[in-house]
Amino acid sequence: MAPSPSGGLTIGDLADRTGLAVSAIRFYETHGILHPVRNGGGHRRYGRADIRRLSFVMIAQSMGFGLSEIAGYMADLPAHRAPSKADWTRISEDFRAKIDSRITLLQSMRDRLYGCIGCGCLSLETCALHNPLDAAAKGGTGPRALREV
Amino acid sequence: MAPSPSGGLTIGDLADRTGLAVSAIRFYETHGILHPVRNGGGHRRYGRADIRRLSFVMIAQSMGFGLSEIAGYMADLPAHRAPSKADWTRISEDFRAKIDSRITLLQSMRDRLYGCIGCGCLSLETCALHNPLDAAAKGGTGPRALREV
DNA sequence: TTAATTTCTCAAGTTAACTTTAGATCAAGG
DNA sequence: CCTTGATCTAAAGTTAACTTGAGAAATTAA
Repeated sequence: MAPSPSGGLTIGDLADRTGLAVSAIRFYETHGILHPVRNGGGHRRYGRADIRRLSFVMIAQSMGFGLSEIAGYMADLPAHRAPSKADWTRISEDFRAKIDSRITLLQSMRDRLYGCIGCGCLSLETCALHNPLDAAAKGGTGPRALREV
Repeated sequence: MAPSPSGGLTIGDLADRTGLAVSAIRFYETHGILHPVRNGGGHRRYGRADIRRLSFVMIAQSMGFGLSEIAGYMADLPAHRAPSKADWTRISEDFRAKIDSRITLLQSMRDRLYGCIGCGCLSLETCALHNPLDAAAKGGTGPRALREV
């Protein structure tokens, strides 16, 4: 429970701090989100900055971003050094813009829905909701979600 | 292309009208979202109201609702008669509330993120983002998304 | 030192939301 | 009537994001 003096955090420590499962943390590593070092016995050792990385992942996920997209943002952070305030600010620029457009889209859909559902006109052909749906209608195989927006 | 006089729409017609794949429409049926009747040869026949049903499904999905949740709303609509304005209004009550709380949550997270990422304090332990994350942190197996909010 | 935890790797299972494929049947136009 | 295209069913494949399980090695606590 007491973090090793200079050895960094174990995967269990990190799980406790973030609330994530150990298996999830390993999984994220395979997706390039974390890059822990190994100790003599081959066990992963993390730095404090990794708690922030995972926080960012959880926040971004809850906002509808996919792991691969998130991994893209993480790639702009230094892999083994604690990211500076400037690092976080830099990657948050683009992220912020995407969040805003996502919220805006949701709001406009809600507003249109309010006017549309009530009048019973809900139809792809005539309803004001038609256009935003066009964009959401295409995709390949696999699960769909806000990710596609 | 010309809808049968009184026989209703074929699955292909419905696919053309909604932009959905035929396979998706069949899939939705297995999840209780549509209840088409069958003609003599065993082919599905749909009513005009089913276009609206599917519109609702697409809108709800793009807002982050899962199919089973959506199926719950659909269950409150008459299966074989065209839903009235009152029907749509009724089911939209609860839906509307959930949309609002979802948007509110996203907004508050965005606002906190603005203040938090910039200052570099992004940490589950001290950051103002902590609490909303608690709610998003738990779940079982399978894909995670906004659904859980 | 020994027992109890943790961690390791790798493969396989799970859920959601569909798609793809295969072989058969139905429907519509000429 | 016959050919072309649309549908049918059932089973298996796909992607995302993880979890679960098995067997082995490393750490930690007593």
